[in-house]
Amino acid sequence: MDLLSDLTPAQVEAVRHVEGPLLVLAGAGSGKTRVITRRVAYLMSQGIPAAEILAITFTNKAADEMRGRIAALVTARHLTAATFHSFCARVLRTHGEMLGLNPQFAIYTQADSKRALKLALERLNLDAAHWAPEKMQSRISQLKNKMVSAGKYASEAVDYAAKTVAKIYTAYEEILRGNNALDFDDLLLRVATALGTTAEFREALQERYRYILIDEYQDTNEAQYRITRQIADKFRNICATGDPDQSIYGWRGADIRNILDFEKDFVGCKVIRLERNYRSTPQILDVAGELIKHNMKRKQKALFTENPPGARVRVVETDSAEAEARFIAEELRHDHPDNKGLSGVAIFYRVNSLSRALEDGLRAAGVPYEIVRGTSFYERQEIRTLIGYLRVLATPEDDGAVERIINAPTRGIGDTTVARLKEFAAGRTLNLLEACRLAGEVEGLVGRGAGAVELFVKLMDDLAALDRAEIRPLLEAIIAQTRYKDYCRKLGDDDEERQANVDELINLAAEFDEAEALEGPTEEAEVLPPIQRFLERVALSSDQDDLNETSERVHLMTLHAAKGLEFPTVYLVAVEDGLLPHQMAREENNRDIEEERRLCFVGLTRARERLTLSYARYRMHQGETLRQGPSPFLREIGERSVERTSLASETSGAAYGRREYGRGGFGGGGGFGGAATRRWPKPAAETKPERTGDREFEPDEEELARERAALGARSAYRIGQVVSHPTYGQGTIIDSSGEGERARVRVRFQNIGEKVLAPHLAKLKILGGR
DNA sequence: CCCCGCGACTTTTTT
DNA sequence: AGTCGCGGGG
Repeated sequence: MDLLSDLTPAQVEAVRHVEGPLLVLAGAGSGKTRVITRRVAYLMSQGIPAAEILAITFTNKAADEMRGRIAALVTARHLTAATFHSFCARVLRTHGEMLGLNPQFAIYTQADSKRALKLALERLNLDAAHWAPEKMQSRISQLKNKMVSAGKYASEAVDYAAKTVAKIYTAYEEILRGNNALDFDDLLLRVATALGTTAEFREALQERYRYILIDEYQDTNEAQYRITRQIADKFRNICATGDPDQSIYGWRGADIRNILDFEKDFVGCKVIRLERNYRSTPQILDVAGELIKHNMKRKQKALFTENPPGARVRVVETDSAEAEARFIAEELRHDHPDNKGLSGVAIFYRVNSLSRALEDGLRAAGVPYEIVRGTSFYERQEIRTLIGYLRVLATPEDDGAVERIINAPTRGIGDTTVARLKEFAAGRTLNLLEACRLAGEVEGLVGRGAGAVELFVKLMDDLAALDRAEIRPLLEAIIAQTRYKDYCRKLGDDDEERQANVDELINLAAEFDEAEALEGPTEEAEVLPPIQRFLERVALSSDQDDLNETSERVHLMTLHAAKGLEFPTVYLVAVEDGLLPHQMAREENNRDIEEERRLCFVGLTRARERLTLSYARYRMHQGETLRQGPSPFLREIGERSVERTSLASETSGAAYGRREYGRGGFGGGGGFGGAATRRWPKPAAETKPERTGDREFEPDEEELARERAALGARSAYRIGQVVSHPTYGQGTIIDSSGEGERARVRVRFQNIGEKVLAPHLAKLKILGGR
């Protein structure tokens, strides 16, 4: 098979570069993935053993895909394709002993480490309200990303606050060590550090991985950068690919300078630019280009395409988040009557919370959808508990996991009993499970409590005796022996959904078992039993990893999760000032605004043919309806390839850019800073969110009327008016009576039938009719 | 020990 | 608006 025939000259050049450093600056949609996979295949075709090639991707899914695509070209059994995190986990498992690390370590997710932090605060007698675990978590994460250890930080801490943080950091590290656990940052940090300190380790990796490819290099952080440089130091066969315009992880320590300075770091490196876009219409590219032009700190680059012209990019104004969702849902219902082609549609948003209104709207219109959000699945209570059992089986000394399952399902081991057990364990330097075994000796533990603990130990011993070769039977045994289904029922609320989640986990386990059986023994399998490997997969799974491309569903995801994907049809919602750019970014500085702009750019350039940007005039946030202004980005994209329409209740479509912009105040200088434009609450409590009807400028009558209509409150309801309800959908008023709070309207809904509603309570919106 | 109800907090993005 | 954690009553 010819690996080069269907490539452009620039792509061929990148694929055929074998020895020495190479930087591929690949614009959005320029065929980068193709170049990377072809290049790996090409290296192998030149006689380079697959085992010497390390390909770092941004998601596990990308790694799997790469392996699949390469396997279609050449046999690639021993190729290492992984994310930085899973690569580091693997390396630490295989070389752990060399580094004085127990290779059976557990990997702590965000939620796990948050719990560890709470425990640390408890131990230090610090108030969790003042030393917020989330804040501490991000602080410690930042430090680890900059490779500052607890000891080093403690030695440099001067003031009280820093000293306290140092104490928390130290206590947190102790807890992790006690549980034989590493957090996400540790995985990188340990490898980066060990490469510097342990020559044997460094040389082993250098010799093993002589050819390195790193994708999405613009989003590497300090630790990742050091890992890269140290492994590549000897043979210098490193190929970095990326696009500075798509750097969107600065907030978690990614340093765009890594890619900008690549040429300095690897002197004599070859630079190849891929600027021709094969993905999008000229209109979409024009809009994206106009937007990104506004970033000051940027390498000049112009994407171009020879794709045929398509539709203009739409900018749509609506009254509310619900109206926005309804507009999209109805359009999709119309465009895809048999759901055919829906998997080619994606809806992007800046923050997760925005998905709710969309979900409601899609559900009401009967449009199937799927939220791409891998981590939250594993955060579900019923899943975490089940995973907890696996964790204890894998690592009995993981006290956190033991505590999670010791009374789930409830078996009569309450907080008091657990506290006694913990105290007992601490006194004798035992772990929690060992303490449970000695329940009879624990002070104050008698009768019922001791008996319950005994039963728990018996259960765990029974489970521990089971065959561990496959995960699925193990999970099923746990579910059976703990009467897990009853437990799910007792958790209340959405019993069916919990059950479905549990079934989904069993499916994932079955898939895992199957893949294991197919792949046969791998290097890692020698170090790590299946349970641990399954847990590792779970812990390091990313948002995109369970993206299902085959079923006909609309995909909903955050802009961050959209990275690296493409869809024929894209909707980007809530393009509003304060959401995109996000308020958090604008408060800070220009650098963050540029990252928001890049984030928007990433979203726009995912679209192949049809792109729609929408914003709402009002949006509910934490129970309050806020008046929204359109994003300044909507102005920056220019007019040439744009079509602006309004679905708002009154003729405010034309007013877009007049009143909203004019009064809003970001006309001047095209920048930020007009105080009156800020309509999103500040994170801190110092500023009350600005409510509707409590604005800083006097609205005129006409506008007030519009607002009332949009909010649906205090308005006169007349028979014949068409209204919309967030859950019941659309309907027509057939009767009305009373006034003020005693007002009632009878509405005939399209699907549900008739309902009597109180307008001041029900969130009715007037759509029209009379 | 379990359950229920209230209040605090949330939401920027994630490996 | 929804979730989680805590405290009081059963």
